[in-house]
Amino acid sequence: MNIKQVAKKARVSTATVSRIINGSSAVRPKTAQRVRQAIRALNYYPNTHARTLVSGRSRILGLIISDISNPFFPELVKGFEDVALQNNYEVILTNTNYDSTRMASCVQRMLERKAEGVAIMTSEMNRQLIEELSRRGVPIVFLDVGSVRNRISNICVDYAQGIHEAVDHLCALGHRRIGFISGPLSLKSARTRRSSFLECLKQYDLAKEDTLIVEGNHKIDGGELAMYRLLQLKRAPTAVLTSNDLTAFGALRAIHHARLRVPEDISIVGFDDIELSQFTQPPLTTIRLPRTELGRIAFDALFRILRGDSQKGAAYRIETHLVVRSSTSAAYLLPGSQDLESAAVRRGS
Amino acid sequence: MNIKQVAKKARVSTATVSRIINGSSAVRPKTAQRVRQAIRALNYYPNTHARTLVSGRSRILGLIISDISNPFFPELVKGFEDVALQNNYEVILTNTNYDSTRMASCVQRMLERKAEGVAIMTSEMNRQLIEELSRRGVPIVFLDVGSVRNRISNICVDYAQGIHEAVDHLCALGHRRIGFISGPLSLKSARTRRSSFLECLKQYDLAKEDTLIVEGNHKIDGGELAMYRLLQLKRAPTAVLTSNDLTAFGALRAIHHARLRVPEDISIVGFDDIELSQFTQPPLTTIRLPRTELGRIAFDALFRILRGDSQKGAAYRIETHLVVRSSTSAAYLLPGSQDLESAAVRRGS
DNA sequence: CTGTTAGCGCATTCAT
DNA sequence: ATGAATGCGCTAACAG
Repeated sequence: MNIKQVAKKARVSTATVSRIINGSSAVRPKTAQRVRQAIRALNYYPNTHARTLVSGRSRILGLIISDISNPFFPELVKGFEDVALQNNYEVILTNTNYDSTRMASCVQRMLERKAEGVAIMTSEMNRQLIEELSRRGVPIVFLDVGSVRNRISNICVDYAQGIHEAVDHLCALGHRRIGFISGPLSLKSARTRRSSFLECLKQYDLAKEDTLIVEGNHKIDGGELAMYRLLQLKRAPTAVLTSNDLTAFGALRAIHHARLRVPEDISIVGFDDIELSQFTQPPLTTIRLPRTELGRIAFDALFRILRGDSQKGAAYRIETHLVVRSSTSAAYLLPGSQDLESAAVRRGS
Repeated sequence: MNIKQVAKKARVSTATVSRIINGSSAVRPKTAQRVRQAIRALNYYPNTHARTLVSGRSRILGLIISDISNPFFPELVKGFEDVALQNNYEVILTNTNYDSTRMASCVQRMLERKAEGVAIMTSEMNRQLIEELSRRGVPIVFLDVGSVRNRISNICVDYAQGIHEAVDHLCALGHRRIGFISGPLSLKSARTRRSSFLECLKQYDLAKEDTLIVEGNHKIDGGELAMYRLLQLKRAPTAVLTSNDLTAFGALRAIHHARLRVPEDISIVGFDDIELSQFTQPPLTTIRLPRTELGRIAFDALFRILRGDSQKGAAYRIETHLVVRSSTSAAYLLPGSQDLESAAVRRGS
């Protein structure tokens, strides 16, 4: 079941069979017909490894993420794979598990498998190996981190836009004490979200009470813990923005445990808009980061270079926007019961 | 940066370099030393495609799933990949999107990339291509569907065990009207869960009211719809088992919308124990299906054949067990308010 | 339009 | 213990 057998059966040379398969040059219709029949009859398909070896083109793209069980990634992966497949690329997916040692092995594997391009959608880094990729001319696209260079592109998420919309929304609702649960501050993207938030606060002249910012870990438990801390403040926030949806889920949980209600007592805004945030109790107002599109853009960034449109990487931008659901409402603590504790007492809990 | 350059630098033949890399036969320590130095100095690593071509071994395993954004799969994928990586296999992950046409393309890609084994963790099928795999001697492992044959293994989930435990639990709590929201009945695994449930009902002599079974779709919206239907019954169930956790999430949502409470008014049991089910309101009692382990077993099933331990496929079993959290409690509707409507009214809603 | 030829990078004989 | 030679399946360059 190789190209020789097909050639023999179709009474042509292997070169002609190759031409048919690749459409690389014109073949007489009659001959082509015969070859195609032989291919079908023998159920032949080419050996990709041999093709790669001789052509130098693997038709493989690498996609490096942190952890597929983090709900941020599946849609990104899908977006990337779908469009890669449509363009006849196979994708090798690797997880760093947030570990830079493992990141190194991910890149190494890309090198070994001769990936033609690599999308690095995580913040773990290994300068040396990435240099190695770059040196071999492999196009790379980063998310948020990374500078645009030769064959290196970057997708920049506009966190500020969505956060701006969220703070606008909250202020319009009358909130003045707005808290923020950040992600791990070791992450650049988490720091960006946090400083965007601070920026907004300044614009509304709300920037005095900086104790309303607590660090979480982008997971549910971290959000819960952080929210507990916020609730213990003498003057707790009436609304809280979170650095991602899982954090918001945790915050929701803490608030329920404290026998307070969302949004009546506290408004909550998430970030990312993962699918499940439509289904929390109450449905979560959140900032949508279109992850399927993110995946598509990552592919496009690579593909543009691979097609040879340009040698230079490009800077891509992806917008974020507020999606209003039911976890936010007007701040209406009654005068005389300004604090959350009495709100809970009022409700007899 | 190929084997020749290494050979030249180490002043040996390519064969010797190959021997070092593969440990295929003894080499004089001194020579070996020199070769290793050359390898390091040149930052050399072998071309996997060339190796595959000449050795016939790709060190690639295929993993076919339905949809990575279905929360059932990420952990399975992780389990499979982790152990595959440990054994120096790369994995090609493909999504069928629940579409059998696409399933065909998945298998085709496995064939083209010369996967040494394929784990088919979905129920879409393409007999012909799978025959093709089988004919080429590629080991296969199925989940639930598929019979054990030469080089074909099967992992059988013991749905009955977990469901049994759940019904026991509910009955011990005093429930007598137990409902069930199934998955799409076109799925064999969904039918299995449903019939296990019916079996249990019989054992408890509760099998008369078969209207307490409604079909869902294994997604949140389906669970919600199904639960609404259950709630409209004159004699609604006091407890409901669901075919998976997303269905349970939907049921929770419907119950909240109806201003009823879980577990006071209705107990809910999920299936799968996806991570988020710990964080629902209230935390979901569910039947745990250990998906990381499932992934590991799938790899082992393939690996056992690849190692040549045996030519025959094997039947694997994976257990499911109840995890009690807070969405189940004793059935304690007051006498005189036997129905849910009055329960809601009682609470002033 | 089609066939012949020469490798792609490597593992594996078969010699020595 | 090591080297020379062969070919895995295919594409590309060159001839015709």
